[in-house]
Amino acid sequence: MTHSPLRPPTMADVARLAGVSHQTVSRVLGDHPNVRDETRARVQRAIEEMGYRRNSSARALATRRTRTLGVVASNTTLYGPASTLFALEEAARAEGYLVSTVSLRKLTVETLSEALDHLSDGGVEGVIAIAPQRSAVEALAELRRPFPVVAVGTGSASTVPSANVDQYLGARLATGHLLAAGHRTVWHLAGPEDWQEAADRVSGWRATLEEAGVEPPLPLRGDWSPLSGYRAGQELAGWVGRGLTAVFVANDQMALGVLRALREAGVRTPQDVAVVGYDDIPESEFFAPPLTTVRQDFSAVGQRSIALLLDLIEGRTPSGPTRIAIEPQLVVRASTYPYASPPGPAPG
Amino acid sequence: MTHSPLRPPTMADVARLAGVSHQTVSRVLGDHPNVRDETRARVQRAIEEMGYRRNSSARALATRRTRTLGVVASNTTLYGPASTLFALEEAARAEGYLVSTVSLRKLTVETLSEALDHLSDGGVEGVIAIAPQRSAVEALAELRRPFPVVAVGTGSASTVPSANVDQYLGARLATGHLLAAGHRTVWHLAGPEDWQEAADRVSGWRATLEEAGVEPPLPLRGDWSPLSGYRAGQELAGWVGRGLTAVFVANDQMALGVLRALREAGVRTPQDVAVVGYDDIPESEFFAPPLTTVRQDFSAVGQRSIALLLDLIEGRTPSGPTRIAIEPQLVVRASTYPYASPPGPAPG
DNA sequence: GAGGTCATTGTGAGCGCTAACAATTCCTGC
DNA sequence: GCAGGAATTGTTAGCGCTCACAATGACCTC
Repeated sequence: MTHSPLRPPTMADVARLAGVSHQTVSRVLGDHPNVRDETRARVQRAIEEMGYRRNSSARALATRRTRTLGVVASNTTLYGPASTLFALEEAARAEGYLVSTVSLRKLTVETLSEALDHLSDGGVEGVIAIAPQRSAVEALAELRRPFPVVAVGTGSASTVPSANVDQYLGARLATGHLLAAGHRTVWHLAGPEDWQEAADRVSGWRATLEEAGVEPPLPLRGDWSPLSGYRAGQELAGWVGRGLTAVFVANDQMALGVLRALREAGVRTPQDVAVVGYDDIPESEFFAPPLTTVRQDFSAVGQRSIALLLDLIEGRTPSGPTRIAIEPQLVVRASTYPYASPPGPAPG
Repeated sequence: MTHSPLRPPTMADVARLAGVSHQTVSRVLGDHPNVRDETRARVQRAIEEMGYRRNSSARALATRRTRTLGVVASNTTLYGPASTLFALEEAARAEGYLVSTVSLRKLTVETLSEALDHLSDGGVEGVIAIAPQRSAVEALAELRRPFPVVAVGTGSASTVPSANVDQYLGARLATGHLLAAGHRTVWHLAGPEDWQEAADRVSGWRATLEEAGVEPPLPLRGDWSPLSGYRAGQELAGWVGRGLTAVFVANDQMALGVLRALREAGVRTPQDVAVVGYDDIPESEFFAPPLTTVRQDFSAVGQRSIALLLDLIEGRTPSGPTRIAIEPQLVVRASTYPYASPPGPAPG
């Protein structure tokens, strides 16, 4: 055995074994240039032998850097937020940072404030807030916080630095696609009013119609769930034959509900009504029929937002804008065009 | 202004303002009993005024406790793992712990080892590993690690302490339900071979059939994705009319693919073939038809596993078994019984 | 009013590391 | 063969907190 099993070995223990000072050990660990090869090797061997690892708390205390970032998320398994979470962690780890997460059942000023306190007590150097609800963004802006915060999923409503997929553009792609296919107008099933991204999608949809000289119908509202989509779908079915031939649904899960309601009402998709979703969840390709939808690059959101946050933490002038927009992409399938995409892996 | 904006205030700063020693401030913060009310109030006021917060690194160094737990997860947005992740964080936070996550694209000995190192460098006191793949459990067992580890999602294969939903029982519920409905036999679309939970579901299915005196057919294999379910569904469709009337699918997403393949083959569900899934993802209720499935209580998994981990960290004798099993629950819908559950919120 | 007890507060020594500087050793070149 | 500089190593002082113990003072008791 190499050392007392009671306490993990310290830098001084390693130094003693290697016959050097603790500072030399520190230099080896910190990859400092001015250490003789022979010495370095001896220290390495001692480290190896004792299974030594630096104590992160002591290091953090001395350097005033914890190399930890916080993430505040809501605890939904919605595809978008969950994907963003993973992308954030991966990007942060690539930069050598640890990520601590707090997931909230609902985002209010109180819960957000508690979450930031919890993270602050954990010593995070900065926080990414996945805050799609407008109220959360407002709360974020008014909270005093001792570290930089970057918001994500806030659509166009960011009063704080942010990285977002351009929802307005995504909605334009979806709506434009339907108009180009010959539909005279496009209905819209929107997400919750409180979500800025939902509002942005409404704006994009409305603007596209207006530019085409079409008076937009009144949008319906859902809550992202398949159930709300199903209910809206029943209502939409009642308008078939009275000018409704195309619907842009604000997410794929609601689109699933719409498809079911239409089918049950004897309405065929896409022959009678074309449907476009949003998100491109893995299941969309297997809906009946496979769903045309808008894909968002969450991985890019993660990387860009982490890069921005690190710039802010380290006091650098951000290398780009502090409100980052990422382009979404339209994925065409059979729900808008009967011969599109037979089931199978995407080509290319 | 209350203090130099350059450095956050320290305990000594607060002490000076309140006219006491730093130790008294520490006592107030630590809710020590022997502090005069008047003093306590004065200190509180000083803390408030300076916006003081304890430095977590210094605290961790002095107490040798970081109050941080690590979680290793794979970066899928699969419903089960993602739900478990949130449940874990919530349970840990309730106990005053911060949670740092590492999400891996694939779980191998190398990636797992790196993840544990990364967390170790972050000073975690223990780790929860969401390790559904058998290889990951094995890797976990052989890695030397300086802190306790509790595995989750490992099915019955836990060589380390663990908390799991009883997959064997879940499969029995599903299979038994189909037999009770009068089906002569039940086919099975299993998950990947490497997943212990998939294997446990196979065992439960097989045992139930054998007890009923039925020779189990050869199970099909999928990879959890809707696409793999679709392909298996096409194969299953070929057996309709030759004894196939019921299928137990190892997760809901594959069941979605199966349903579509059957529908395209002109096979009706549940009249020609009944289908049971597993997981009860939020969408299941809106499949065509709504899916009978097995629900798992991830929140319980989170709470129990965190409690177990904290017992291990604090050197207590665990208050319960170190291999915790949680009961799943069957949810009956129209995919096995044509008049079950009209769409709408679940009753009760 | 001396001695004892208790509640309250202060003091000093680390926790294990890094940063700044001091000391030493090793080369150069002439 | 020795000054001068660079390379290498050691020494010291914190980082901001908690713990153990010492000191103070208030309040009793006889």
